[in-house]
Amino acid sequence: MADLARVAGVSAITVSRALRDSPLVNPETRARIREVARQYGYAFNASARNLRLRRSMTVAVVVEMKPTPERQMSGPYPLDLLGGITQQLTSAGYSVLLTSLAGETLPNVQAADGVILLGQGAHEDAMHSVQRWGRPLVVWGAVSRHQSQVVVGSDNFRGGALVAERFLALGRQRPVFLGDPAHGEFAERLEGFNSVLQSRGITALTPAIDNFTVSAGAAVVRQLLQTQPQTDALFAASDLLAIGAIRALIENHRRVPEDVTVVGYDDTPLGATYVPPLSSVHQNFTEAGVLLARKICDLIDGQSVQSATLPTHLVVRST
Amino acid sequence: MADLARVAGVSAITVSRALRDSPLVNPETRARIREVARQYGYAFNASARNLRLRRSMTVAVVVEMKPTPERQMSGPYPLDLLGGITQQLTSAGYSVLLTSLAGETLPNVQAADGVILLGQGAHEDAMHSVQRWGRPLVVWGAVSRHQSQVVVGSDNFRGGALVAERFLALGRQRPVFLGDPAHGEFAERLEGFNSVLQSRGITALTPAIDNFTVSAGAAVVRQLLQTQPQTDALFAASDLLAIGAIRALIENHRRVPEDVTVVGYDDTPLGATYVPPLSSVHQNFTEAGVLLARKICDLIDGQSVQSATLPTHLVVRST
DNA sequence: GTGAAAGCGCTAACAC
DNA sequence: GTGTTAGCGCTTTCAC
Repeated sequence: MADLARVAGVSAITVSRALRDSPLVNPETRARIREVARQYGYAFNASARNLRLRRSMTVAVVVEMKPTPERQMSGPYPLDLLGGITQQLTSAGYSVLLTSLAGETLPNVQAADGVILLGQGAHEDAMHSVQRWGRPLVVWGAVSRHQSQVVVGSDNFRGGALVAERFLALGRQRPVFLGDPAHGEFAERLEGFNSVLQSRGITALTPAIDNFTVSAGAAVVRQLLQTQPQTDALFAASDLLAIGAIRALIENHRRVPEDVTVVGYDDTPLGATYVPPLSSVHQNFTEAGVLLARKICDLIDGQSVQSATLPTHLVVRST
Repeated sequence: MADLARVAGVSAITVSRALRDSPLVNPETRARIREVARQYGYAFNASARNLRLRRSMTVAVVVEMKPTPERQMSGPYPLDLLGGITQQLTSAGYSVLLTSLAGETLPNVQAADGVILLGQGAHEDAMHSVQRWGRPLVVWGAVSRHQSQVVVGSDNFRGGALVAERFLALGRQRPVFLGDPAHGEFAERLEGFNSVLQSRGITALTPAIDNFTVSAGAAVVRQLLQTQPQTDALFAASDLLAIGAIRALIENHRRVPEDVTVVGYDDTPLGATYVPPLSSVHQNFTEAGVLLARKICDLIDGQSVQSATLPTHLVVRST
């Protein structure tokens, strides 16, 4: 900036102001300075600004990126959230620092002005690690689990309830829930599911499941059909599980949906294009990402911020 | 650091050295300083270090994150790459700055020490935008397209050739390629595909297609079957297209694979769990991400870096 | 093994 | 509308 100032015949601070479009600087002066900057290939130094302003203008986004072919956070889930987050954060002037919880925490990540955590993790362990960073924090996950935190999540309770209502409307009597309630979001879905069922005196079976893959879903359902051959409805906490479940049902000569109704969760392209096309509970991840970004910005600005629950709806297809 | 120095009875520079585990500092001094830092909740200021070192210790990763339900870079593609990149970059001390090409370029992104571009884009437009940033650059895409750039890509030519070989082995006579050659990677696949076919005097049909969704794939194949009812083999440049294609084939009473052989690309969970399970060309995205990260680090360190092609193989399932 | 001095490039505060 | 002064928190260089 000092060099530009010399060339343009002004002082460094005027250059600074001109490049930031400060109204304090004469439009012609600004135009001249910008032109000089362009000519000389001037590159703004963000670190210097960040040092001076005592902020980094970054938000760290913590994602689980374990590279397994059938992963936990499958398909579009994190990428749609990331899309919404990035779009919103970028337009607010913040950069997105992508991080996983593996390995040590880098200085740049520690220096983030705020943190968005995608998924609380089983038993909220991810949340507890990130809290120790002592930065403004917004979490994507189960809203009901944390009064003390700002959490954005979709209405998992209602999602579960919608599925139960459909099962009841179809006259199903022996529903099963597939998912690990150690994850808060899954627990909420189960609670909503059971709350509706119990009004009719029905309780869902909840076989233990610790993995969220197609094959895990298939394995559990194979087992299940041994002991509970009359099962007539399956609510899977993810589309992946649902697809595995359908596979096991077919193997065991159950027709879907005639003999067994199956509903998944997340409404992924994977489920939508499956044959038969999977019924599933839809979440709007992009919108959720935008909201997460808004909240973390507000939190950074010192505003008081509330948790939020996003609406959810059931997409009925062929299962 | 000055405060810590006062408390620990040393100078600021010694604190700096102690916290960086410099061998220059006495182990006991270091232990004392670290303890004081812990007690006082000292937070390292990355911006100050970056200013002084004249590097940002970040690498910008440019991804297409258009939030459409059936997106171009579908499913695990970007996320697996991102996983590999993040893992490797983090262990090298770099943070990952996630960016899309939409909107203006933020100061922090401009200040990145290097850039990884995921996908050249149609007609390499994405590449040209990013080149203007004037930072070290590594691209994921079509290696053959850019001698002047460092490109990491999987062996698309060989991928296409493998599919052609399988079609020939099955005695197929009227193969069709589904994909837009405006994208370099797709063009390479088509070239490999045709190179093998032409050795038997066969030329693939390449109906125009401008979108990479299930419905686009279905639409093209519906059209195709009108004019080319004898089509007996389809090579789709993505699993999404392949699934759409199969849908249209079934609608038109073609059996897969008896009447028409179909092979997709990317070997996504979506394809693998489809019914029928889709045959597809596999790419190892995580490994690719690690390699991209290694190359950008080398480039930043001023080493000379070559483009690289990763091996590819055909996974034969039921189609 | 430790320290003093200097400066990275920017901007807020306060003149004028 | 523009300029002067000062300092953000760190690390390199050179001295001891």
